[in-house]
Amino acid sequence: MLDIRLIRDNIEKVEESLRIRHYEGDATDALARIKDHDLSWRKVKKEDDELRAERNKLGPEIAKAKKAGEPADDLLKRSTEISNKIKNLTLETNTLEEKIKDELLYLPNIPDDSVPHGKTEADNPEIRKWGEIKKTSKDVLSHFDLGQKTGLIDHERGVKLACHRFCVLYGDIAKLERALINFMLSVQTSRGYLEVAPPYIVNTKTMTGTGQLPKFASDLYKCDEDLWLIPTAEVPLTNLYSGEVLEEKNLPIKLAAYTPCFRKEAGAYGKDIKGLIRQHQFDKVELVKFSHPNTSFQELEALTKDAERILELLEIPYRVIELCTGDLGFGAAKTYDIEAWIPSQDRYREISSCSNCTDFQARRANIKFRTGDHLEYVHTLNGSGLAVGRTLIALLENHQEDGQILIPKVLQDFMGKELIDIR
RNA sequence: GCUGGGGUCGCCUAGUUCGGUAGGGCGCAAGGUUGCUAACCUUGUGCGCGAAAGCGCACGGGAGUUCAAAUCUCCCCCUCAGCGCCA
Repeated sequence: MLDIRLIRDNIEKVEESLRIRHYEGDATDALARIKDHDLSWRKVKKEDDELRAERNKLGPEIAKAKKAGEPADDLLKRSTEISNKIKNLTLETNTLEEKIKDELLYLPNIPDDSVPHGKTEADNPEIRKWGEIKKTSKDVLSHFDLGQKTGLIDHERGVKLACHRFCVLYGDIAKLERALINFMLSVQTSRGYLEVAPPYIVNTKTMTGTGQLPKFASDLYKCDEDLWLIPTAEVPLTNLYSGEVLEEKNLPIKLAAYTPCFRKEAGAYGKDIKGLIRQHQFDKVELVKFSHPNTSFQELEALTKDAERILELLEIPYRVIELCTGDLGFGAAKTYDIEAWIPSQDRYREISSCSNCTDFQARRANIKFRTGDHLEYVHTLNGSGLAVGRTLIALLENHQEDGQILIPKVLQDFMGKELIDIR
């Protein structure tokens, strides 16, 4: 959520940020409505406050008169009059406050000044590359074909049990998935992230805190009046400290969690239909940081590096791109995507997205820290470290050699073997 | 699900019987003082409006009664304990 004061004092900056995001809809109208409501709110609120001040003065006078047995009819009459007016004014301010908040919840974060301008993902600049590409579509069996051939990835029964975009894994591939989760968590916890096992179902307030709601309800699975399946562990992790005040000396706080993630993938019809690239349910190890505002952009660099390290240890070639203003997610002020080389597709595919959400989520979820004698919003960051299913794909394809999958050294202890036979 | 206890500032707590300015302690911050690793004093320490002085709001949430609600009434939420059910 944006600070209403920013809209009040510098609406041009907010308008400009929406423009460079190529933000859809009548955002400028929304801003005008907010500014209008805010102006009315301040006017009505002032009147309300003044009346309340008068009533507060009358209170003790009435009490005094009654105690002394003196008549207080005039005072009572005036007080009644004021109370009636206050009732109406309060109704008015509450309505305006609600309207303002409703509008604010739909506005995205302001991109950081360093973010490159652009319209679509085609405008995302490449920041760096790592690893040598050794396999292309000519050299390998795609993970889909490999799954079919070995019978270890079962899309048909996934569809039977649930619906399209679900699958069942068996044997060594199921185990490889589990090994990857354990490996990722061990690496991240050894680097100062606290492992967390959070709920996979959260309430509406929690979903609103990180920005999934109210705008993106159609992307989420709802399971009850007020409960939703998480689309990422970012949601429970970031909201872990909602409504709390953190100690400045404890910052940054670094959390890591493995969870399944559930996404409707609305609007992705026809995309990535074959295989494990885009499932309704997938596993992910997520990294979240609560940072001092002064250092959050350095923390973003470090967080991205922490995610990259996993691919380096697994010897999977990747590149890092930066999202341009038009491609930036709703809550993010700056985002790096890490893309792993997928041989069967002859291209890099997103495997992690690392963002600094600045105070956008902290304001929604009310997460502050004490510094000196006052409170300030923290900055929140999140990034995948990594998406497990896509890592599995990258591994199955990049490490395919003569009908075998060679398990990278760092993973062998977790996997309990050095290779998987797929002939 | 049932019965009972509880929810007041970052933490702890007073106030609720009997309606009338929400007080204290700890922690933290700034300043001051003192002859010693410490103590003490003053001020500040939730949110909003305002240039400021100041004013208002805030006692889990909402509604009601009242001139006036932390306090009385009703509904809801959370939590703890016991019971029931249960992997």
